[in-house]
This record gives sequence, C-alpha cells and structure tokens, in this order.
Amino acid sequence: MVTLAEVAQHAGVSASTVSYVLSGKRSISATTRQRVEQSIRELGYHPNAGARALASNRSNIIALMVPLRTDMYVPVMMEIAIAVATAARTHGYDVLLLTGEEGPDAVRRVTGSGLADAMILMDVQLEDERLPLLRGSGQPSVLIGLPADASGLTCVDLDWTATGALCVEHLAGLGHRDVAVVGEAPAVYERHTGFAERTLEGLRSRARAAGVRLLHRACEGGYDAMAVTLARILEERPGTTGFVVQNESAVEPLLALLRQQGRAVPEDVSVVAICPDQVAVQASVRLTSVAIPAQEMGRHAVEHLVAKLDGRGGDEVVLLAPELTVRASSGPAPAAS
Amino acid sequence: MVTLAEVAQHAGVSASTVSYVLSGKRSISATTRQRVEQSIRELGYHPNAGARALASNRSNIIALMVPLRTDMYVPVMMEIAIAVATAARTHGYDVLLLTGEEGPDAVRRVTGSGLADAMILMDVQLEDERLPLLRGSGQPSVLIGLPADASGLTCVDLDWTATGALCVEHLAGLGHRDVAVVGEAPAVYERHTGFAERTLEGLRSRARAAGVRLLHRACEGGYDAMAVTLARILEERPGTTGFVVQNESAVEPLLALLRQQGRAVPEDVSVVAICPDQVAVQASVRLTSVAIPAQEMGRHAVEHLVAKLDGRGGDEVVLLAPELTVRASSGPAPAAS
DNA sequence: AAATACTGTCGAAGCGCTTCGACAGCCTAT
DNA sequence: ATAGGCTGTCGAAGCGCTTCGACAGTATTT
Repeated sequence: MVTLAEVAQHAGVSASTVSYVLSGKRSISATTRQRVEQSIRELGYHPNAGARALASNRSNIIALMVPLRTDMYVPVMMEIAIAVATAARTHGYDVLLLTGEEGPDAVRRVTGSGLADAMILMDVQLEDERLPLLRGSGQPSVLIGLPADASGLTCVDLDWTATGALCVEHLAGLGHRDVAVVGEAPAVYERHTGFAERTLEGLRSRARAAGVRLLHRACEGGYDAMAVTLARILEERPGTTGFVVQNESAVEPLLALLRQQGRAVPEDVSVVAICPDQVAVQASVRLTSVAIPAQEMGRHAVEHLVAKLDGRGGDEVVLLAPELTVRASSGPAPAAS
Repeated sequence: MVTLAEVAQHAGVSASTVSYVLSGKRSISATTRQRVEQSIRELGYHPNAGARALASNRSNIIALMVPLRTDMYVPVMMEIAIAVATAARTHGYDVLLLTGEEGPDAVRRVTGSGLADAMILMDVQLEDERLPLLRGSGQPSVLIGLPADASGLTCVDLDWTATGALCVEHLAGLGHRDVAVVGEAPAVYERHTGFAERTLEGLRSRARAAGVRLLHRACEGGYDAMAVTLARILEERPGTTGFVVQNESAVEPLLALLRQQGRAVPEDVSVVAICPDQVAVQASVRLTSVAIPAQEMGRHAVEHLVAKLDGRGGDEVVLLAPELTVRASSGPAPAAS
C-alpha cells in the first residue's frame, strides 16, 4: 500500500505539500504540482479512506436507507438507488446501503460512528420513528418522501396530491363520471405511507370538484387479487368507465381481466396508471400514465444533500410537478347507456 | 462525539482495556467488563469508524458492484442487493453500493483506498475486464455470476445450464416437440452475459438429447417487441406448443398475445418461465417456472466472503441447483393435428 | 530603501483507535 | 518456598492523513 509519505519522498517534497496538491486548499506552484501528480501516477497512490476520515472528520460517504420490504415499487427503489449512487459519485461521495431492517438504530449507528457524512431516507412514513433522531442528530439528511411534519427537514418527492388530481382531471375531461382507483396493498395504507395517502387525497378532492364519483380499493396486486378487487368494484359501481391504478403489479392483471370480460380499452373503459414510464410503454396497452420520476428524485436528493454538506442551502421541501402522458389506454367516456 | 478515552475515564480504566472489552481479543474480568459496558451505554458511545479502520486496517465494509444498466432483472438485482446488505449486517459489515459506471476503476479505487475489505460483483460478463484486476489485487471477492474462466475466483450462481435443461426436460416430458425460447434483449447476448449463454447451452443440449426442436429468439421485452418476436416464431415454426421465457418483461405480453390469438394456456400452448417466484405467481396465469433464488445467492455470496475474510475457505464455484415448480401454465402437448 | 503583503513550502501536532510488550498479582506444580 | 504459568490491566507507539502556524523568498507598496 502506497502512502502519502512515499509519494512525498518520491517527489522530493513534504507530506503536507502532497496533501495540499490533493485537496487544493493551498496554492501550489505549477511545477511542484506536476511533479507530485507524476509521482502519484507512477506509484499508483490512492489516499487511505480511513486515515482521511479520521484526520478530516469527513468520510465522503452518504448513507442511503432503503426499505427492506419488497412489497412495492421495487424497480422504482432500484432506480432511485442507482441514481443516488451515480449522482453521489459525481460529487466525490460513495453510497452506503442500509436496509430498513435495523430501523432507527441504523441512524444512531451511522451518525455516532461517523461512518457517513449524511443520510438519504427512502420510504418515509407519515409519522416516521427515524425522524426525531434525525432532527436531534444534526446530521445532514434528505428524505425521499414527505412525512406529516416536515419542519426542520429537507424532503424531495413527487407531488402526489397533484398527481391524484391530475389523473381525475384527465378522466373527467374525457367525460368519465364513475372512476375507480386501484391502490397499493392494504398494508401500505395501514402503515400510513405518505405517497399513498396523499394521492388519495388529491384524487378525492379533485373528484369532488369535478363531480366525479370515486371508488377506492386497496389491492395486493397479482392476478387473483386484482380479479377479486375488480369484481367488487363492478358490483358496487357497474357504471365505472375510468380506472386509476397505483400499483405496478395490478396493471397487467387489470388489463387482462378487462379484456377477458369483453371491455375494450380505451373504447369502453379508460385506464390511467401511476408508474414509471418504462412500465407504461411496455404494458400490453400503451398506458396513459403519470410518470414516477425516480431518477430525478434520486438526483435531487443528492444535490440538496451536497449543498447542505457544503454549507449552502437549508431545509426545504421540493415537490416535483407530475406530468401526465396520454397514450393508448384512455379516451372519451362511452355514451351513457 | 464521545471517544474511547472518555469512556475509559468514566469507567476508571485505561483506553486499551475499553478496546479489549469491545473486541474481546483479550480476557477481561467480569466486573471490569460490566463497568465498561455500563459507561458505554450511559455515554452513548459509538466507535469512530475512520479511526478504527486506520488502526486495524479493516473497514468492515463490503463493496457491492451492481450493474448500472437497468435493462434486465431489476427486481432480482434489488433482491440480491438487499439480501447482501442484510446478511452482511449479521456479520458486522456494512455495504457500499458501487454502480458499474466507473467500471474497473471502481475496483482500483476501493482496493487502493482500503474503503472496503472485500467486494461482491454482480452482472459478470464471460470475459469481464474487472477480473484481472481482482485477481491481481489480492482483495477477497465473490462474483455473483460465472465468468468463462473462474480460476482463482469464488463464484456463486444459479446453475443456468441445468436450468435450461430442466425447462426442456419438463416440456419434453409433457410431449412437446417444438419449443421456442424467448430470451433476453439482444444486447445481453452481445455482451456475452454468462447466465444467458449458459441457459441457452443447457436448453440446446437437452433439446438435442430429447429430440426436441428448439428455436431461440432474443427479445427486448414489452408488448410490441414480444408481438414481433412471437409472429416470427410462429411463422418459422407454426407447430410450436412450448415456450420457455427468460425475460421478465416479455412474460405478460406473451400471455396476452397468446390469449388474443385464441391459443389457450396450458391447453394449446405451455409456457415455462425463468423468473423469481413472485413474478410467477402474480402473472395472469400462474406460471410453471424455474425460480431465480436471488436471496439465496446474495446470502451465499456474503457467507463465502466472510469466510474468506476470516481466513477460512478458499476459491470455489458454487452452483445452486435449479428447481422447477409446476403451476398452471404447462400441460400435456395437444394431440398432433 | 524600508515596510508590507503574498506565495509556496515545511514541520509537527493530533484525529481515535488497535495492539504489542510489560508487569503486577495470583495460582499451581514442584 | 520457589519457579513457572495464567490473568487482567496498563502505557505507548503508530496507523496515514489533514491542518495550523512558521518562515523563507519574492513582489508590491510607500
């Protein structure tokens, strides 16, 4: 293992000079700099992470806490995680992957040990037990998701309320008067996941304003669960002509079931999905959808975190505006029978 | 930030004693141990990761390199990543998330800086440019995936050759004589990803042995691409009654297309998928499938890595035996028309 | 020409921990 | 009783880096 001292000796300068070349914190003459850089290259020197962290009190690591459960949105999580890792690297940070398993303890551990300089939390609940700790620790952090009380915290999220409203607006504009919402698994609502509840809120309030009857049903996803859910929806509201689906694993089953029942999409029934674009275009019918901008959320989170670490910018809630893309799954409501 | 020295003072012992209590590397009397542990709790002490890494030359971090591209198997990747993180924690390790983006440089960086004690590589190509580096670095590592030359390396993977064989065997046993394989995206084959090529090998050799005609087509996935692929398959082999699908995003489109063409599953056509169980049971037809044991692979990788770090066990190739679960998508071949 | 301000470099201290050798006190075997 | 072996604890060195203050040398100002 090559050390700073060896580089210094090889270049004929002192260790501190090499350090300053590396960090740029003091001016160094061009000739010295070049000589040092040359030595670094020749020797294949890499600064030792531990020593650096100890001396500078900075680890250059960002902790990313992902949910352990894989009952929802796996590809979205993955996309965010990769976006975070990639964005972090462009700022010289590495990413430590924490699973939700340890829960709040992980926050304590990472904060206490100086393992990471900052944290990004995903899958935030409305009342999340990690938040008091985070507020108390003084550790820079960004949430992906929006808790009930965001004071003193920086959050990045899609504007789910607006997302819900947008879906209803689209369907209402096409003349649909009975709209059913196929939601996430019941467990998601039970643990008061912000995005699910907010979407519902947006759906409902816009439905009220637009005179649309709205029926919401949680759904586990998968073919069988969707079959049951659909049957119950149609029993209760036989005149349903519009569907909003916020559950990736219910989309394809729903389309299959509708087809099977002889309901044509979009002629008889319109479907709007809330899902990543990739899912929307790969479905058996190109779906009109509101995209979940996973990459953008990950990138935003990192940018804000880095800003905080650099002493720029403070707490803030960033809500990304939803965008609805019209594809082949939605059209005018059929003439009332 | 509480330090070792403060704990020592609080407990009325020397710093080294506290250190030995923590590491258990020397015997400590019960009373002293308890007093120290008490102080640690009272003060809320957490060892500083950087200092520890510097002094012990061990970071207690495992680097996990995941592919950047998300063109395949995203949920599988995520599941492996989470399994790795979880398993690593039970051994006292944290996981650093590296994306493939940096490529071989990431290996150099992590190895050189002592950021991580070991690496796990995913998405290994048959001829992977990271491998020579890894061999040279002497850094303990485990691959998830199997390169062409595994000498001097530890690898964990599903036995894809056997997986392919198993699929054909199942269909052949049911009397199918014309089997089509819907594979991964062409790019996956072009970059010589081990699992894809090995599966094909297994499919082909067993088909030959069983007298089954096999037609393989790469497929991007998604509805449109699957439609084109299916049309070409049926044009070339109109008598096809069995399908093997190794592409998550082609499964549901294929089922939809078959339905649409009036081909009943499993009466007219049998489908065997290679996918995680969760996908198989959530599909619109419960799929006969060979499971991809993501969790198990992640766990195995960590166990082997930890063994290496502890000086136990050496290089080894672990191939997990595939298991085929019969569900509702496969049945006897229809009587020849 | 003297005073002042930069610029570029160095030496040394110190970050918080692990670990080695030393050693005091005690127990066991001769 | 004495040598030898354990046990439990301590002090000190050192891991590789950053950073502060010092300072020599040169440039700028008065």
